[in-house]
Amino acid sequence: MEKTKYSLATRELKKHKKSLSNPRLKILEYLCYYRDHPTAEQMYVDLHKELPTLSKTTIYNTLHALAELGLVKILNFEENKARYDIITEEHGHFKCQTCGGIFDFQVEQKLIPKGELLGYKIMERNLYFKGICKKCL
Amino acid sequence: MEKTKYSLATRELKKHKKSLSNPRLKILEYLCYYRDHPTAEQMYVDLHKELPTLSKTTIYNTLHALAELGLVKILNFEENKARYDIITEEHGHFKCQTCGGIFDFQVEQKLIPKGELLGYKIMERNLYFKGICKKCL
DNA sequence: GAATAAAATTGTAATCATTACAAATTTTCT
DNA sequence: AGAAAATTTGTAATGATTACAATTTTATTC
Repeated sequence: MEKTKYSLATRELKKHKKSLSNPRLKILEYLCYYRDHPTAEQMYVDLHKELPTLSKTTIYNTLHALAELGLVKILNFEENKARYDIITEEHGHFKCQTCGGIFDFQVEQKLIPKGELLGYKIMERNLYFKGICKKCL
Repeated sequence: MEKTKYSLATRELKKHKKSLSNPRLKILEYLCYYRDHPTAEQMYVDLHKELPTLSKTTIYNTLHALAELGLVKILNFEENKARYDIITEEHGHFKCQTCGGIFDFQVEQKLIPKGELLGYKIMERNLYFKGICKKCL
């Protein structure tokens, strides 16, 4: 597990008077360890094994709370379900249409658009590619 | 209404042995005229007035068929519902969090990612910004 | 440390966009 | 016109997410 993000997150939670409850810690642990942009359902199925009382609503609540604090990014590029990312630094996502895997990639420069958005306040940038990954080709 | 796209689309439909039925033409007309990235629901409500027999399933069927032919792009960046775009050339979308409007913008160069995606086949690029538009600021 | 207040969690039911599907209608072909 | 194929329609199902009230856990006060 990546220690840095985890301890940053717990510190941030305490700072905002949020308790470090077992569900929250387990969800954070999961996000820090499995960095494969899981869905809420995936987290539920996996975490339910070691924490049988955990409910789906708690997963959603916690993820929203973490997103509120800027500790998690909610990815909305799939047709029906959201994915959750503990890496909040700006980066792109590539989805392989064959294996379904989602890969991160860095972007050259700060995506600056042409004139149209002059005077617009840009608060969030999302870059999402689709195609076939090296392994599947 | 933008004639070019519309006639291109009808030509393309004929080429693929798809009938130019009334629902299809009306949906195309709508997309060409209202280029504000409507949801299926919006199209249903509006088109239902002049074509009362039109069903939602037909809207979905038609939009998928048009997407299949590359005449419509399905935009999946909102949390819960899809939006549909008749402009299929590569461009970015900006969503204003205040008024909810969605604005197109051009991108400087062909979004080329750093090394990570070397050897990956990129088939679709999506760029989506969020913030506050000039008018709302 | 026990009592109380506040926060968090849980399970169930509701919501809402989208899809499945079978019947009815329209279009195309002969 | 008549048969076959394609399209449309309405209703019911699906599935992710949210609403909500009851219960449990955590924090606070004495």
